[in-house]
Amino acid sequence: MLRWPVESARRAALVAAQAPRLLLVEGGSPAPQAEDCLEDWLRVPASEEDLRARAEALALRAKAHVSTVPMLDPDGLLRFGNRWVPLPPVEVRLMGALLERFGTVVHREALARAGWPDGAPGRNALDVHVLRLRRRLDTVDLAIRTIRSRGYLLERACTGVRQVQAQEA
Amino acid sequence: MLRWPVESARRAALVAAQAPRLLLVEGGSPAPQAEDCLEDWLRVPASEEDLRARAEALALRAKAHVSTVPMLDPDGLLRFGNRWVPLPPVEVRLMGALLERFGTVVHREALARAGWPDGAPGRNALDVHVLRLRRRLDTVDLAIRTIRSRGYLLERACTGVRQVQAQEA
DNA sequence: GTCCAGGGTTCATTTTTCCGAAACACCGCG
DNA sequence: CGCGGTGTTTCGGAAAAATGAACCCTGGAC
Repeated sequence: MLRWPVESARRAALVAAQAPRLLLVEGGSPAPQAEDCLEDWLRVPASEEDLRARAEALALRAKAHVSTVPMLDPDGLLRFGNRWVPLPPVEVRLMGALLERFGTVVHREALARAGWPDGAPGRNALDVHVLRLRRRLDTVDLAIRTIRSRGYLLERACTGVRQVQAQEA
Repeated sequence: MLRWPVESARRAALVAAQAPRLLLVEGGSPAPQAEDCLEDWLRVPASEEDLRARAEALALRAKAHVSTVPMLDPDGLLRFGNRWVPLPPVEVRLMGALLERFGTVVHREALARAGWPDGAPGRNALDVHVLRLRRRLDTVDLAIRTIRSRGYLLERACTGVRQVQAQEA
């Protein structure tokens, strides 16, 4: 819970940390633009009741989300659900990029830049690392899907429907 | 967007339909308890600005969670409901044209131009791609209907039992 | 210094996907 | 019946990605 817009720096930090935020909007400041489901705001002064209602709702949402969004420990541990895997440096960086855009496409080049901020290695170094990353991700119930000629996408390993292969004679 | 608590029945319906809801809380009614990320609330009277801000934020969140209207991700992902399929380039273009006129007829001619802006390849390349597109679409509960000698029409695949055509003039 | 282990990178090969073409099966209408 | 407009299958070439294995670092142990 923080004041807005005075504590905007803190807000940015929380955004990065994927922590829930309740902004207390002061004065006539314009309403902040939320970037994810983990943010809500409220114009102060407000009733104690409303404040509590929003805080609780936010906490609930956060709980629902945290379990569904994997997170990357600064020490290179990828946690998801109740499991985790250690990742080597390059793969940490790749994973970071994928997590930033969890559920959406990350272009090959973007991923390559994330993995090797200064200078590209061989063309398919990326492929190899994606392969290794995939293997590790099996452990924690995540999957990297490839979107041909576009990039990759991280999502929870879909144990459900998809991937029905046609079995013929 | 609905009034609260007077329209609570409507709210329930929207919850069931997984549609985003913005509750305008009237009088001293207690703040409603949101059950998911698709709901927000606001005490009226409120400034036009705040209302818009919340509505927009909610729309954004809704888009991130479920898309009620099929939408084409700039990266070639077709999202609908909570599912998605990657589409290859040609099919992205075809889909774009169909989505622009979702629910209405797109002439063969127009579709071909959309798919191949500079010159169509073979005569039945379109047929083949429509077929392929159809196959992919049943994954996400959409369907392309043929209007003989007129064109094609995109709609949700009604798997259930309803045959409401012939309604239009 | 040498040796070793573990990641990181590249190479070569296999597998998957895309896309157009041709051939054929259909289906409703005049 | 024949015909035009569609639907479906199959084929081959090209391109992208996956994969396995070899190779090359670097840093610590001895």
